[in-house]
Amino acid sequence: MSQISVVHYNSPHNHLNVLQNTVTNKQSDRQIIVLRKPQQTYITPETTAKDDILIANTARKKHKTEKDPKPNLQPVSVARRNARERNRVKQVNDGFATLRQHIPNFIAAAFENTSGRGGNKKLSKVETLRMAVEYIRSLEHILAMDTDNADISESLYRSPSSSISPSSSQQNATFSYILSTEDDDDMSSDISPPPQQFIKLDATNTYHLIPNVHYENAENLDPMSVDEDILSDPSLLDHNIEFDSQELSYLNNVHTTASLSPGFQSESSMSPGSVERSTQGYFIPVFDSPQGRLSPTMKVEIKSEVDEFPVISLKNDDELPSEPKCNIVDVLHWWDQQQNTGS
DNA sequence: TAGGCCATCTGGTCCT
DNA sequence: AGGACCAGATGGCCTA
Repeated sequence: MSQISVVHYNSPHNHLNVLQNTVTNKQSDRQIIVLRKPQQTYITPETTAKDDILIANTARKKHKTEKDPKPNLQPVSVARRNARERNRVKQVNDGFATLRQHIPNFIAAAFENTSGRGGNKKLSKVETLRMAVEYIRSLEHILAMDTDNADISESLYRSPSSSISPSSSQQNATFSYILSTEDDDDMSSDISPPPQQFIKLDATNTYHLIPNVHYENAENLDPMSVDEDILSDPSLLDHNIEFDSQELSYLNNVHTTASLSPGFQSESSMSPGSVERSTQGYFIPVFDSPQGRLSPTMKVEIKSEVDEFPVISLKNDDELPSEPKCNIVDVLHWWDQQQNTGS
């Protein structure tokens, strides 16, 4: 033991040995004085080198606000140990900060909607760990589909600069390729404008283009705040779906019966680029970011009658557009150019 | 004002 | 002996 605790009742007449932590207990009106046994060499302004003074100056935060201007006298070894501990904790915090950056905005936003904490609050350490676990689970969910569904073996979310080909070991791979204008791969970054998505057919080099849609009133369609009962009534939702005039013209021309409706997000399905299968076909979340943060999330239903969708057949993955395409018209123009140059 | 979160200090343990 | 790591105690700050 290097400390002795002394309960001192209302007569602080001898403070000569008080080195640290004088605490007043208001309820019992007594002072608790902590004395320290004499130890080794203590840092004083007269005897310490510059580095040691720096160590001494990094002492406890509370001393900054203490009225007592007395320097925090510590043995050199204790000061160094405290400094090491501070550095260690800083490394832990840096790790948390890095982990925090890798949690996608939509997961953090989902947390903000349910935590009761302020919207601008960063995730706490505990929350960061929980969100990271949740995110990892969602990724594992995607991977699990590899084994659960032989025809949906991989789902990837990647930037245009990344490699396009799925793992060569994957047979009959179906995956969504998202053309995003984001240069980095930080998934916490906002995704704007909406990425264009393709889905690759099994064991082919055929990609199906998935049209983008836009919501007029995106704020009211936050996927975490939409009532499932409302979603069950399409009439309440259709007016929120607005096609670009060119897109609408295109969709009319191809007589598509694409069903576009906002999807309700469960925690297990909040993964960009993930592919879900239903009795009607595949669902792929399409992420829109009209106001700098991720919302709303829509699921685009791909009917089994694939001929109703534009089919872009590529001989190999390298033929995907090198530049991001932000809307269906650009993609079609690009495709037309490909056709013309190829013929 | 209570509770949550955090930084800091510190004692203890294990390892090199 | 010293470094890394952990856990408990403590006090500051902030918010409901």
